[in-house]
Amino acid sequence: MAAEIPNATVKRLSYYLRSLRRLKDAGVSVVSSEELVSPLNISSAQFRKDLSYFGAFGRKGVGYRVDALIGEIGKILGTDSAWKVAVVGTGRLGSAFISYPGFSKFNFIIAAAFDNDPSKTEKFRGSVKIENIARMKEVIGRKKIKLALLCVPQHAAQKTAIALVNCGIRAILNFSPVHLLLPEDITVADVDVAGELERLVYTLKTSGR
Amino acid sequence: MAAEIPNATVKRLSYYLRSLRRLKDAGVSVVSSEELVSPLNISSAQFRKDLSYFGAFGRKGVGYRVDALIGEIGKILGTDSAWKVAVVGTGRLGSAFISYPGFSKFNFIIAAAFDNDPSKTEKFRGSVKIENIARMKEVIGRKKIKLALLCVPQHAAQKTAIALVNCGIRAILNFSPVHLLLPEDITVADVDVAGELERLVYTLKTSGR
DNA sequence: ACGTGTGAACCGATTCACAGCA
DNA sequence: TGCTGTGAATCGGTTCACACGT
Repeated sequence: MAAEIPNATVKRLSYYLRSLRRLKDAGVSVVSSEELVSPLNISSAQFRKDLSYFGAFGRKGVGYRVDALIGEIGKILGTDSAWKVAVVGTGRLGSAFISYPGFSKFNFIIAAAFDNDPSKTEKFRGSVKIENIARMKEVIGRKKIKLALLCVPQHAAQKTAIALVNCGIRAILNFSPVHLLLPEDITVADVDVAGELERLVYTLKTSGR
Repeated sequence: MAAEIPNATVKRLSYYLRSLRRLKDAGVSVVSSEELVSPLNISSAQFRKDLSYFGAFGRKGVGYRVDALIGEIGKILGTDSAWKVAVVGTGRLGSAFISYPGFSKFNFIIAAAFDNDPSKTEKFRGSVKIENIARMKEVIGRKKIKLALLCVPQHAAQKTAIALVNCGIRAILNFSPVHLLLPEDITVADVDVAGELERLVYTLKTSGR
């Protein structure tokens, strides 16, 4: 029943949620599909089709209640309740996420951080204590963390990812430019900055100049 | 002529390139499509079709010369020559990119960095001098930089993006969770960490558990 | 009259299957 | 025989267009 929902639809739900929050902050209480998504270069039909996979949330002839729809999309994504996240690797990139204040708005909490460098561990970065990687199993297990940001150097990525899975992590956001080989039931998303740059160069080179 | 190439194909070219480089480092000189892409969960037919948009690079009954194909894909993407990149916003995230040694492998050079905080500017971070944002036009123009990593806080993203375009930047990699409104001919790619996390949660919630 | 919700039509990307060459 | 390159078939996602409820 839920399997046939396009990946792209789920991605767009995030965008919708963000736009809705901005409208809410601006004091808007009702929007039409057209008003909501035209600034995102998405068609109103696409928006309505996306929502239709999950139910009917608008009122015909009227539009959508901003507040209610924020709640509904949050419920769909599962981010209506808070999720704990572990940061693994506290180099500059990992540190950036530990200190990023924006996650809480999305209901994500950096609940643990790990490094294998003893000169970095046992210190607090904000309210998060950097633990030695040897303590991963204990801490992740105790705090029941399911999500991890993998920010270790490339050469350690695969090995660390396996260790995370063994600690109970179910989904990994991977920032290293390697394809992780993990069990089928583990979800991996890659954030590939160099790859994005390559794509930008390709577009520059072909269209425009 | 180049317009009908799927976006997804270009994305995969990056992956192929990465795998080929790893094979080269391992001393492999010839691979079949199957050997190359099966660890990436991509079908060999997909790989061959992707390449066929650009030409015929293999030998029937044999496979592909690793070295030659690395060169060909680099030429296709445009990353066979080096590209200068500007980092805008030198908070933790921007700093992470300035110090990231991995870009050079992909032929990207951090050629400039900017911040609006006078306490950060006029200092060197590695070999890169942090310039005041007021000097963007001069520096970007002089160095002919076309690519920018936008790492400023959310509230400054749109305004800074416009400024970048006015300085001659043609493509922006946007790390803030806002949709940038820019002229048609400017290429934007979004790296949306919170959105990726939302997607991971959705997958966890629906499949797994 | 207005804007949603949705089956049907369309379009583009992936997969299939095989001809062709080493 | 083995593996590439590619038209044809298939699959899935987007867009269209309109019935329906307010």
